[in-house]
Amino acid sequence: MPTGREIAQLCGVSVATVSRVFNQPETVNEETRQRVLRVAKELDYRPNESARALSTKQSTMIGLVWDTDHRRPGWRHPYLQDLLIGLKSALSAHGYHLLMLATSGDAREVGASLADPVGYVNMTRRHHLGGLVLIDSGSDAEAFGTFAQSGVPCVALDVAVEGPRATYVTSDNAGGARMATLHLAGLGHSRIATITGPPGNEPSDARVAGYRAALREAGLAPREDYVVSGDFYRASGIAAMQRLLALDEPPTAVFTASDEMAVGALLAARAAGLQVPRDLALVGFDDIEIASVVDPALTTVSQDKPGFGVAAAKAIMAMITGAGREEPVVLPTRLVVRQSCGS
Amino acid sequence: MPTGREIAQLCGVSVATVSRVFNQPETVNEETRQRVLRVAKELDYRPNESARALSTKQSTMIGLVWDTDHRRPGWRHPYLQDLLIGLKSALSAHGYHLLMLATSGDAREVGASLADPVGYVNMTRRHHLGGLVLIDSGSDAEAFGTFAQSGVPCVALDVAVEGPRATYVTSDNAGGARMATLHLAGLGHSRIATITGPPGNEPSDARVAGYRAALREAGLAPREDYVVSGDFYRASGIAAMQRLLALDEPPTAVFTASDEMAVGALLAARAAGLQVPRDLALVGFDDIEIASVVDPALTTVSQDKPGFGVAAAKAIMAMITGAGREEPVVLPTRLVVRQSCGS
DNA sequence: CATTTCACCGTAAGCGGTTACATCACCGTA
DNA sequence: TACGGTGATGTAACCGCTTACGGTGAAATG
Repeated sequence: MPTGREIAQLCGVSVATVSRVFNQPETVNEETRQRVLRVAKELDYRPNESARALSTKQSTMIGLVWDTDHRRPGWRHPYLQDLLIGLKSALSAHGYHLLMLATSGDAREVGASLADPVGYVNMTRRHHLGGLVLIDSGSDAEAFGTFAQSGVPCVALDVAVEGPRATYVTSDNAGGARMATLHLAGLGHSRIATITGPPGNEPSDARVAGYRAALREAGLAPREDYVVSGDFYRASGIAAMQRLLALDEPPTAVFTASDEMAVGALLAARAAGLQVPRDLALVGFDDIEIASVVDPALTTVSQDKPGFGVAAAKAIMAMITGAGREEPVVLPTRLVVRQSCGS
Repeated sequence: MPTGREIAQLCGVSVATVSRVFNQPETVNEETRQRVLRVAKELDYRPNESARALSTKQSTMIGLVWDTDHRRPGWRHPYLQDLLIGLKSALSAHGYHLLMLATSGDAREVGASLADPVGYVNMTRRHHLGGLVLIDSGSDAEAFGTFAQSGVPCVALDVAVEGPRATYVTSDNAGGARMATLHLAGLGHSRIATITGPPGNEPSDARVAGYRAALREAGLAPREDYVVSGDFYRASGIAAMQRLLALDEPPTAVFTASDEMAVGALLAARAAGLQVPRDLALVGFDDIEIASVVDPALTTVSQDKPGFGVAAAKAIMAMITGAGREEPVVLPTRLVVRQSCGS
């Protein structure tokens, strides 16, 4: 690999000039600029990123904090791939890369994991990362606070964090839930239940709020026994549905806070001899791939999955260059009507 | 952030000694070693990775080459998340990180994309990456050859590459296909068709080979009109199934090279008035999440998804330290029997 | 007692960039 | 003619760490 020095020698200029050609092109004479550029191209010169990072104390890498929570080993992010696609492509546009940080095993490092956010923040400094993107791993929301407070630019996904240089992006969970519930009400249902995520989980709480708001708007009385909580997993959807069906007056429609739980609800309903959507209308949330494949296909609230990544990238870039905090981003949601609601 | 120099001063030793404490502990006196370690811990010292990489010409990062092929915008890796989990955790154990390389937009870089593997290889050198992990993005297999030939340690997933420091990991595709087909034969089917992936795609070709081998073993005559090709997508499964159903003597069982296509086949069969598994037995490949959710649940050949990541990590670490080539890894597959085959 | 050996440690030269500061030629102006 | 200003470039320090090399004192050897 050619170095700046070699380019300089071949061009008869100093290394400083070569460096300037790339970093402050306007300060160098047009003619010599061209000369350097030509030689650099011929030799296929690329500035060494390690040296550059060392010198500028700033690399072109963004850390990706994503751990599958060890307390929930089976946990899967519902749309990691789409998110990464959006994130990566938007960061690429700025010449930035994504670093998936190791979480343990480095002899020089205390075990870093979400339980120990400090380890990650140290990583950030060690590698001169520009910032962190925090992907919700199912819990550990409190750890995100530590990240946000650390002063490192960071943007969290689906967790509202606050910090000197932190922000977050989330979907319009309340709006989506409201739409879904209103849709069910519009179909004539008056006994509409909801299966929520874990209490305290922000997207889940927002969805519940949206559900309640819709009931009010539709003039329906809220019933506490129509709000049962799950944990976004399929199994919890089954359990929750069973509880709902055991009520004296079971609901005729259910809005679930995730597609996975909706599938669970579907299975439970079917097991109980109910037909969806004839006997029970179902609406999910997420619009993951499964939603279009189950039978009946799931009506669901669709999130802008690559949009998450793109918005996160934008926010982090803004914080890196702008040195301030950014406004949180709320992505619009969209109701995708399929068969499970019976419309 | 404290530097090595500060530690050195506080301990009354030289920076060289501090460095040795971390890199060649056995060469430094036990007592001073402890002293340095203690002070380092107090100050929460971490060696700067940029400086270290610059000096050693070797970082603790592995490049991840994964682009959604622009010619197939909708393409999704069937189990990226599991793969990443395995990859990341295995690399973490060695203190290595995963760098998702940007593919374009860097002003200093020609647009790097799979169409231009050279850009990636340059990235490798710029960042002193230890090696590359190549994730099949649906096509671009020929680009992988360029990576493998570049001399950079690299391991490809599901694409057989050859190079001075290259290897690959793949599933036992032939074995899995054979198992699946034999299972169908064992169920009494004699008219067993297959829906393949794109011709030329290695896993697909291997699966076809396994299918043929199984027919031979079962004493069934191969029929060329029973081999129709798709592209792993669901839509192609639908089309392929329609072609099979249009035959004079339609198959009673179909082995498809992917679960997505199996779902397509299922839909096509249902649309044609057939009941699965009563009128048609179906076996897929991959065991993605959808497989257990469709109705009837899909019998399928399951791949060791995190195993891919772990094996890749092992191979790349071996090549980094060992400086040679590694043997390709073939992961075992396993038949998961559910309802779609009617057993 | 002189000499070799060896464990331990310091000195200093890199690694490949960035950038504050100095330099220099050249210009316009008083 | 002397002088301050300006644009283009060179000089050299620095970023923080690694490591070849050499030096030191103590122990081992003859």
